Amino acid sequence: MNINKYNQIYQVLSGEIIEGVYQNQENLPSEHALVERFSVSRETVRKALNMLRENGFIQKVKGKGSVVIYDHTMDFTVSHLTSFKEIQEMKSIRYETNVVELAVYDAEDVPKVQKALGLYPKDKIWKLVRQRIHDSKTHIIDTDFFLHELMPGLNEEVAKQSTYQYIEERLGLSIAYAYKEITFEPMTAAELDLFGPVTPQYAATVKSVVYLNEAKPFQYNVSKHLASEFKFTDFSRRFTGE
Amino acid sequence: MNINKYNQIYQVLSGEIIEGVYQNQENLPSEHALVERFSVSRETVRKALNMLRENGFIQKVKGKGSVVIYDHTMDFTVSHLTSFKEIQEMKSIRYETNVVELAVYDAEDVPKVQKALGLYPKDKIWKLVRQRIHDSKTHIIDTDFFLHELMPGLNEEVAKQSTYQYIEERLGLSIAYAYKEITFEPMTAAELDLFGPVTPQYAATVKSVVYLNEAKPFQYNVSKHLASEFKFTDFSRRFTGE
DNA sequence: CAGTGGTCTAGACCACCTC
DNA sequence: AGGTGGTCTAGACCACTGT
Repeated sequence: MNINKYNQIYQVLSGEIIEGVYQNQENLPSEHALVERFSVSRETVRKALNMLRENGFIQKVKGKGSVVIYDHTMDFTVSHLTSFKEIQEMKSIRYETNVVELAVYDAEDVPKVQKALGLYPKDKIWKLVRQRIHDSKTHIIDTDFFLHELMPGLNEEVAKQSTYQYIEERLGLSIAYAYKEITFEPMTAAELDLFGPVTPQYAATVKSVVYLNEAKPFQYNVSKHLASEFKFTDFSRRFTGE
Repeated sequence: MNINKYNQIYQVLSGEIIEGVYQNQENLPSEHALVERFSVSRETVRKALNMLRENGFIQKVKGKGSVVIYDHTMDFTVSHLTSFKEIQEMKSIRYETNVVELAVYDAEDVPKVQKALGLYPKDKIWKLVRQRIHDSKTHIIDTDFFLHELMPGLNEEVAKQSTYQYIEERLGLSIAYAYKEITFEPMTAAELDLFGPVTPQYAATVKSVVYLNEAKPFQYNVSKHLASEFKFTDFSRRFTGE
């Protein structure tokens, strides 16, 4: 799918690590060996290895080699901007999605969103509220605000499926990065109504602002999770860089 | 301090962005111009730009240039493995640190830690419990487990200062990466005792396993925050890679 | 068209590790 | 000494953007 060489090499190697061709704590073949195997230059191999490193598959040790640090028991790492649908498939839990609201507002009616996305007062935005239900219990309430001009054709059918898929595959837009914030907040009356009787009456709250490729803010999302079930996992490095 | 060129260039450019030499939404000089300015090759400039991109300073746009996306109003991003002391300095809040416990255990006495760090039953570990106090109120309780063999000289004085600084500056060890997990949990009786009367009686719980350069697990940390005050912020990209 | 970033190469020199 | 990864270069070709 991706046309460049280092990405293909990354796909191959990460796949082999996941399949166990290279086990945890083992060394990957040396860069020189990978150069031979893939018939590319060393810098190209190194780009693929850097991707593996950034995504928590390997750790490079000077003078020694690239050690696999991928552990199958590790929880799936949420931090790389994955959509609800993708997470759901990873965890292989089946949620039912119920669209609570889908409507168009003026940006000025929702000041937080107007400010976060840098909109003019009369810019139109979609508001989309969805319940994620499993075993006839609501686990997550997602509230999304999208720029209307970028997806005028949004409808309930799309909203029940994956909005990210729609954005990327149908509209050809490319999601680039996001700011996320996790807090613990009391549930509002409306939220309690959707969640039903739960303890505590607090929600793990993930707010995010999502940007497209050209640094264009595009989506404001508030995701409320039952606090007792919420878990966020992350892999991070102390120093970034080559 | 860092000897390689791309790191120096990164330091210079990130500093200039923070100082406002390049404003939000503006373009950075072209790669060609930066090649001239720093008298290096283009690939070296690109490595510095990639660091800026990964740390949320810029977004590169095909055929156009590198747009600054750094906003001063943005909260400090915690996700890159920063120590408590570093966070405290960023936020310029003065906490007092109180050492509740500092003792040596056998790994088998703390099975969770033994498993997370992959230890033998009789391996020795430090247990260190610290309260972070501000305005005579406890805001954070940090519980740390360290490999004893790597820092036999740990003492209460060091524990009151920064353990990371001690590890990196005194011991010359290099912290590489960590796995983190955030959950919201009811406070235990012992925690309630340290926190005092608070509402809600929930703690934002950050558990992490920290690794040194050679993929050696080294520290297990549980950080309990008052849920009502807790905020975790993160910057993430959908696709990594060059 | 010229300017921009994206990819890739072949080779060089270095620092570190192991034997 | 020989293997490993880390840094850096000079140049090439491409795809995309703007005019």
